[in-house]
Amino acid sequence: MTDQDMTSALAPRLAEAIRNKLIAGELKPGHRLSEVKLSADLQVSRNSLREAFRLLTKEGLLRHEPNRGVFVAIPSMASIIDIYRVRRVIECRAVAQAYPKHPAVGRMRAAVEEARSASARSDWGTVGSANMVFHAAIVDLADSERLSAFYLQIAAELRLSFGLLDSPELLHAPYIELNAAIVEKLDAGEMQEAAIALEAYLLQSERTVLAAFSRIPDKGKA
Amino acid sequence: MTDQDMTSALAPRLAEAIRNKLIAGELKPGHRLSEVKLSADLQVSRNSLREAFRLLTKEGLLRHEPNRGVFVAIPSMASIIDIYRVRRVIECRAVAQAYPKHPAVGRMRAAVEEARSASARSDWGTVGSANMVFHAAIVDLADSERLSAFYLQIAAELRLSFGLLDSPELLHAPYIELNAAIVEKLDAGEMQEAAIALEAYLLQSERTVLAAFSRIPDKGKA
DNA sequence: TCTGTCAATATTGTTCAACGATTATTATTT
DNA sequence: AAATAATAATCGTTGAACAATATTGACAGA
Repeated sequence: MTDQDMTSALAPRLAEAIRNKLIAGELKPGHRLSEVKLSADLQVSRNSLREAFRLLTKEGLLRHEPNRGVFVAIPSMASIIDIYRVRRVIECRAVAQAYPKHPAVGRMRAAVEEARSASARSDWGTVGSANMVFHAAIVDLADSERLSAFYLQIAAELRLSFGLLDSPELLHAPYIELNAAIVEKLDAGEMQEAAIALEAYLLQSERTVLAAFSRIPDKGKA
Repeated sequence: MTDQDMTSALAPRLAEAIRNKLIAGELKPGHRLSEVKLSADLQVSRNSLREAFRLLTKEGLLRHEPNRGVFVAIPSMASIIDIYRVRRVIECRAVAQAYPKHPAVGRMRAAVEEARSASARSDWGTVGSANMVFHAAIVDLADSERLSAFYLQIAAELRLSFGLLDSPELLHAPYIELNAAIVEKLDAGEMQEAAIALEAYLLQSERTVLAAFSRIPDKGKA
């Protein structure tokens, strides 16, 4: 068969494929996605593609204008501020009430290790991914599948913003050791201190991202 | 014409209509939704209905089994526990860091008033709705549209569980004055105390709901 | 009577073609 | 050159079609 993986339905797979293109930067913010063109490129029908569009629109990665089509969402300062607000609410609380021996702590430690080794060879893309995994693991400390799923969605949206920025080292490198410090505090059972450190960390990260964002030219253009 | 409101697209309107039927209890958990039957009832095509199904499945209100169809999600103890975990994370933090003069506080106060008057005439349905508004307003204290949208979704899922329960007075009445107390603490600028009270409140509510849930017979049957 | 096999039926998964409605573009007129 | 009308392109929705899968029911054998 020509089919690759019939384990899941077509629409979710399409959504996944498009999502990957989005966070990889292949599709630029503001760009319009033609139904007929994309359905031809991806070898699927318009209906199936539209189902995928609904999913991604609900995730905030695409924007839908009636009778005009879907566009790649244009990250704004407001969206970045909003996303960081969500992160502080969820991540700090998750850390503050964490159980120090929670399995997710192991994943956090592994993510720090991977970020360190990637940093040694200046592979900032991998550093960024490892940071992502680190924070997803933080949310997992809360032991809520709904919260974890929501966070993954928010994180994808944030990565869309990161795609516009051009200084991956500045965005990710400074936080590797801060991550390590949080793991250490968790190990020591100092959850409250870890939460406070994380909050300051996230505030600093937000400022850095916003500053980088304000430096990009012609933002908000089609 | 049968058209009611062309302001928005068809699929979201369909989703809204079905969502209302779900939280109103017209469609019972575990029930299968036939594409052909529902599309005939609602006077829409199968394709449009399927788009609505995707939305509701993503919200957790419907469950999708490949080649078998969509079913009304069956609330479980695990889902209730998960939802309350989300609520504690989001609501308590939102209260703890709230600005006492935030506009949402006014909505909280109004919700308390409405719940009180509805309670006086034993209108427990309205009391439940007012409670819902109260908690949504709490989340609005965090000033994040993503967090507020996520909470509305979680709340709809919780209402699906409430539909299985049969003691609305017990579920809602005891919390009216606790809500009032939280508003008072916020007014007094005692955010930390308000957050602590809210956490205890939510834990108690969770216990009550789980207890009521464990009393219902043949749960998890089609 | 019970059980396993297999065909018949029904439902979902996906595609395609069509048409009205809305928006974008081009051509025409003043 | 500006305003307006005609044209083209795209989306929104529908209905039908076919393949893939699941359910049902009949039937033969133990």
